Amino acid sequence: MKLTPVDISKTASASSIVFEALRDAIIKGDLAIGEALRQDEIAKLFNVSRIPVREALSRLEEQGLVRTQRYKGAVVSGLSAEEATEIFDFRLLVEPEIIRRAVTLMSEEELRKAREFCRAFSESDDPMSWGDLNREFHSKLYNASRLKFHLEVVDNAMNRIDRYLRAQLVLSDGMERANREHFGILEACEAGDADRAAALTEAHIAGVKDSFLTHLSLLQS
Amino acid sequence: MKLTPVDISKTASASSIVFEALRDAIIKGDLAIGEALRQDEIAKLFNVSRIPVREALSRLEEQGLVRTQRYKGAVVSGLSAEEATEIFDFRLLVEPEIIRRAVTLMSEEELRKAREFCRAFSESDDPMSWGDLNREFHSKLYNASRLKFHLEVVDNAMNRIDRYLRAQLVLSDGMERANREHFGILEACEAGDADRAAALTEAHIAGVKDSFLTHLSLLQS
DNA sequence: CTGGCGTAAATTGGATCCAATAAGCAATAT
DNA sequence: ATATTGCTTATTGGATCCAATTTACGCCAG
Repeated sequence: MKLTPVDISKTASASSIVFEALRDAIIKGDLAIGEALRQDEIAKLFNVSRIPVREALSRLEEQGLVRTQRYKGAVVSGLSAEEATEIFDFRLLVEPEIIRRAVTLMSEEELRKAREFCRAFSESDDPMSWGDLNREFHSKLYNASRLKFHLEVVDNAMNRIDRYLRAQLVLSDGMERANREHFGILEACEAGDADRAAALTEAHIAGVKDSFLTHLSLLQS
Repeated sequence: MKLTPVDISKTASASSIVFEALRDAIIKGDLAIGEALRQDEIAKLFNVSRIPVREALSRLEEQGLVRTQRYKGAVVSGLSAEEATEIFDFRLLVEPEIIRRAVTLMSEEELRKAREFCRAFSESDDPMSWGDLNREFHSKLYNASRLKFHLEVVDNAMNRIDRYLRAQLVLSDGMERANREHFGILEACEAGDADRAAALTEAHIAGVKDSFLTHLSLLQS
């Protein structure tokens, strides 16, 4: 007998389906900041009761993506300029360190995948997918570090500013510049030069932060 | 008439009471790693239904404090030696930066409070409270940085290794050494020397990490 | 016309009930 | 004796129902 086994114990529960859908919608900006999330409404959209919706909302709150007030409900939480700046500062502190560690551990296979996403990003002409490809490229590189906790935390940080990064890439020369810098980082990784990869990553993030701050007024719309 | 106003809109819901109680119990090590958390049992303990318990558990999972398997339930999640080491490395990266920022912003009032906790820690002879006082001292210093996100993340990191830190303080010369280093950090803050405070904080954490690694076998018990 | 008040509708928080799954155990066949 | 099957029980996931609270609206007095 030959059949491909599937771990059925990992099938998604209703609450995690709702959680992931809401999370992605919030991250991408499909749900506006401040928008109220009615349990009933969401429950009907997903054809479930309010119970799994509530579990999803409490998980989202734990992640800082929504704010809840007792008996008033949940709203999509946004960031002040100061808070967003702080997130960039956090990334500036942590991500260079992650990539430094990653470079020394990176396998050929991992490098290949990163190269692939870098290329896909540079060749994509669909603005909707730029944000995803950008994150996947960085993610592939960082994964090699095996630093589970660091990655978890950075992912959370990215989630909170993701919508701004997407806007960023579309505005101005964001795409062109990101590409140039990505290839630079990739080259440093291929050369096994951890310090250069870290420095370039830091410069990359700093550039995005700068651009974010200058376009702040536009983004607030 | 004179009475202190209390924001009644912030009265705790059943689910957050359960959440906080479980979180604290897990952090302190009152619940052993791997121990199963039965919804029914917890619900009866708190005289609530299983609904708020489930919300609490899903929040705990989001924080990484329990692991859940569908239809099997939640167990208190522990850390491998590698994972714990990674948490220490994370702290080494982030906390010095936090205190550097904090020093330049610290008010007299904040300094006073930190001094108070430092003293309370040094004078306490109740091993059960050492862990709390230790965290509160650091927390008071860090709070001055106003870096909300950084603080949130560091708090999460601390939660995951809290039980080991407590064990740490009791074992060996943990308490004596912690005290000496705390006073050093406090002095640097009082002198407004951000770089020294950062360096001492880094050394402090590195010392705890070392001690953790050497006593690892003992702690596993 | 405006501001306060009371009631009704909307909404959330929690309890109870039912369905789905896992784990343990007995019965049976080889 | 042992392995497989079917049943029973424990436990979780989700739906429905009820209570607590907020919000909206209409009414009335000034």
